[in-house]
Amino acid sequence: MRTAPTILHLDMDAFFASVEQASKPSLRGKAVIVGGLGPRGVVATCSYEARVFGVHSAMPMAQARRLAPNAAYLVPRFGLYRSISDQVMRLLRALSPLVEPLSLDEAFVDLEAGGAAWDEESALLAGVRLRTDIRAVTGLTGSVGLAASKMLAKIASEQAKPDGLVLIEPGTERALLGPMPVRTLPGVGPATGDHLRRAGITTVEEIAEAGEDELVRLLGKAHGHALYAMALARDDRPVVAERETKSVSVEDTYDVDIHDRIRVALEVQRLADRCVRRLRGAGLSGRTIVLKVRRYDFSTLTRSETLRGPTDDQAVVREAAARLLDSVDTTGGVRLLGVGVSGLADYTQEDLFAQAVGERPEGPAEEEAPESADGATRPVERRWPAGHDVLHTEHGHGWVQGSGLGRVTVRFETPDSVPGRVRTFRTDDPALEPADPLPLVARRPDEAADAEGQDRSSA
DNA sequence: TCTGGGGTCCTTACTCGA
DNA sequence: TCTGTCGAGTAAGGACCC
Repeated sequence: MRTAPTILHLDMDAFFASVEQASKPSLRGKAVIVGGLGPRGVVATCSYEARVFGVHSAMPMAQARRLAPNAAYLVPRFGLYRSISDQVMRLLRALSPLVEPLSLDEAFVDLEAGGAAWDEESALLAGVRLRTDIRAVTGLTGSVGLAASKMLAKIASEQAKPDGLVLIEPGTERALLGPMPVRTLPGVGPATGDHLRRAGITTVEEIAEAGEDELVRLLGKAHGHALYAMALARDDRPVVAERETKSVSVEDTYDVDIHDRIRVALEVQRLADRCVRRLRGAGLSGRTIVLKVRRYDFSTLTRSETLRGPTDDQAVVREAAARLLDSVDTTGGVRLLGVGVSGLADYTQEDLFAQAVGERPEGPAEEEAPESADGATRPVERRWPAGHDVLHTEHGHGWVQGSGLGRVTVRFETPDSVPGRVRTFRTDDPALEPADPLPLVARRPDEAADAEGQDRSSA
């Protein structure tokens, strides 16, 4: 185990909400809540201003609306978040080749492997510079934790939030961890936390005192050993740059439970198609098809079937999912359906046949024409999701503040403007069209030219 | 108060072949 | 030939993470 605090954990502060505040001047300093806006949506992220009202991630949106009725409610814009995440990850990779992204807004960096740091002083310097660079490039703040292991670096960045930096000095780890609640340790969620509490264990120190055998008895082999080691601040997991995907899945929660068996079967087909598209997009195929059903009472069950060889064939996945559905009782209605593929490979059984025959069957077109309930195809009705960017021929760039009853309300402002004015239009106003998000930080002319050159070369 | 979506890993139970 | 057992593979569910 290393002794210098050269593992860095970066956690962007309230990432989705901060991006929205940076791109919409009128929301700065206000409660902003990003998540699913349907009747069964949950909060993905909220700004610190919203947390004051008791709103937090994973909270049902209905509850958030009761707590913070005047907050701004927005749907996530993953494309934008991904592009900003890419900028941040590039800054991390400039420090070291060993960068392990955990999500769009979090990553570990092994500073020692990149030669960016070798002791406490150099690690601190790298962390301070990183935070400055992130702010310059994205206009956002991130919190940095530095320690001699991944677990401690993550705990440090948690303590640093928001917009701070914390370094855990080697030798102080156990004293620091001891009084902390068991939930501080990674892998201790509500169930394990409860389990430990019932055994009279509430702090990290008490985990250490309980001893390894007792923990294994309480929590099982893997979890028991791992937790005991963490409580003693022992964690030598390396930073791993490349992780291979183990499964691909898609799922949908429906606004209203589905009772009609035929509709359930149709949804399963749609999900199978979407799953195959994702699978193919990643250049993968898989052997095990998994169907997931959450029933009206929130009970969840999965059914799976393993094929003789890996596939990325739409028809094969559809048929397997349909067979699995046959074994599931959906009486009472279902609230969620999902289809997944695991046991992944980067070739398919059909590939081998195709190589022999010299050709490969073509799948159907990716996107079906939109169909209305009566089965007739109609022109696509324009949708205006809350928070998305728009362009108006006369008023310029803005974003959708809300829509309904044939009207859409737009606030006209850009990341570097003052808070803008609000105007309302008909949803079919030809002067209004969806637009791409603007960069959060205005580029200098030379940077803009550089970026354009890069865009062209990557196109 | 009513619970998303996309993942990973672990545990337990069962089957099957050597 | 019968029986026990061991390990691998499969299936299902649960916990956790962001």
